[in-house]
Amino acid sequence: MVREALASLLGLEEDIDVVAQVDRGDAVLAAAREARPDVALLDIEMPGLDGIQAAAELTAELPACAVLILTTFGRPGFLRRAMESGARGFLLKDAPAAELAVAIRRTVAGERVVDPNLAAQALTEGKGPLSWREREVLEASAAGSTIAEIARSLHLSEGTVRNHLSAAIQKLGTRNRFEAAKAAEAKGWL
Amino acid sequence: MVREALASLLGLEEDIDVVAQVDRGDAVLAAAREARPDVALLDIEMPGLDGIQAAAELTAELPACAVLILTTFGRPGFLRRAMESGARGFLLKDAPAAELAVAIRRTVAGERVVDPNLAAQALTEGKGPLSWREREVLEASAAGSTIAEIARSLHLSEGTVRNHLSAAIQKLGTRNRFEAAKAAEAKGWL
DNA sequence: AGTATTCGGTGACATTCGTCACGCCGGATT
DNA sequence: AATCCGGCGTGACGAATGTCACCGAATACT
Repeated sequence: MVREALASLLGLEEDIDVVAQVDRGDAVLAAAREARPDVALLDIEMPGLDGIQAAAELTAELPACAVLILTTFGRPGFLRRAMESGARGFLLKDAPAAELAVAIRRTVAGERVVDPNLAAQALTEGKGPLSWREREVLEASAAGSTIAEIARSLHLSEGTVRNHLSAAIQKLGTRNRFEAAKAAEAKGWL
Repeated sequence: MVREALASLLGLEEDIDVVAQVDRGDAVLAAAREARPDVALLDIEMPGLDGIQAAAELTAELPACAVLILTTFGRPGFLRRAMESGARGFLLKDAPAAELAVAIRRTVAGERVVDPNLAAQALTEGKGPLSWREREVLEASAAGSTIAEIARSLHLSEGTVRNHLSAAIQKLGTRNRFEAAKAAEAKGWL
């Protein structure tokens, strides 16, 4: 519904045509090949394939198509990953609606459009202090798995898993792994 | 942005006028007193006051104003609580956009508008098997609190808290309280 | 009345979890 | 080359957690 509403809103603009809409990340590339848009407007949370991966596919195959991410959550990690995937802009859904058309025009013109507030936050927080293994175990913890399960799924000893978790917990200043997982997710470090 | 997009979409309809928009739950009542709408279209997740509480306020003070909830997550508990708060309709954001105007018209006409699929699910799952204390401790667990903290905040013994949690864990078929909290939240039993 | 069931509450016990001290390895610093 | 890291891995130990058996009170069933 949101997508349709935004599409018809954009359709009212003189200089913007909505040439395709899809509801799944893994349908983006095919639709873009067909419709050859100047800009692709992508959400991050989508079934099938997330918007960041879809952006990577798009820029790899159709470099002429700029990617503008429009998403609900302004987590710094999202912004960073989106930019690494080749997105040209990053806009939050709680921006005023008038921003959207403006952002699209600027994206087509080759500018990079990013909420400056969010960009500053992403830069200060950096890539996060977690090592690779720590991210892995935290991600598994977030699902509610027990330590033994995590150990098996990663082919590690239980003690090792506890150790990585302990490190992550201390780095994030939390009391247990679930709180740590929540904190990491909130900062986009997952 | 989403609200503005939906508003301008609805403004295109001949028989619908958007008379007010607010971005906070605790601003709903005042705006409604001012604008006297026939229908209030509310999201559930809002800053200040959630849409269900706002619906309760509205129906208490302005019974002439029907409430239609429009939300992202179709958790059965949400539907149940919305109906208990006096909402006349409950619509999901992933319904087609054309549904929205139709739903509004039917709501004004006095009908109750509910996704039948979702209604069936809410009926089968019922109110959930959790007792009140169990809900309380689960809710506290979801935030990542330790058991001692929960015990203090509820003025209970730690053993008691463990016991309620254990009951909830078994009822939900999970291995620890965090998994249980996630499961309960997913089913809208929180 | 009597009884059965459910919920809230407590403490004892075994398991799981988080922390610590330590060893190993590869890369950067000197 | 020697040294110093930082990440990865293991096991041991105390604390937090989940399970159990049990009790009292309120409610429903006969």
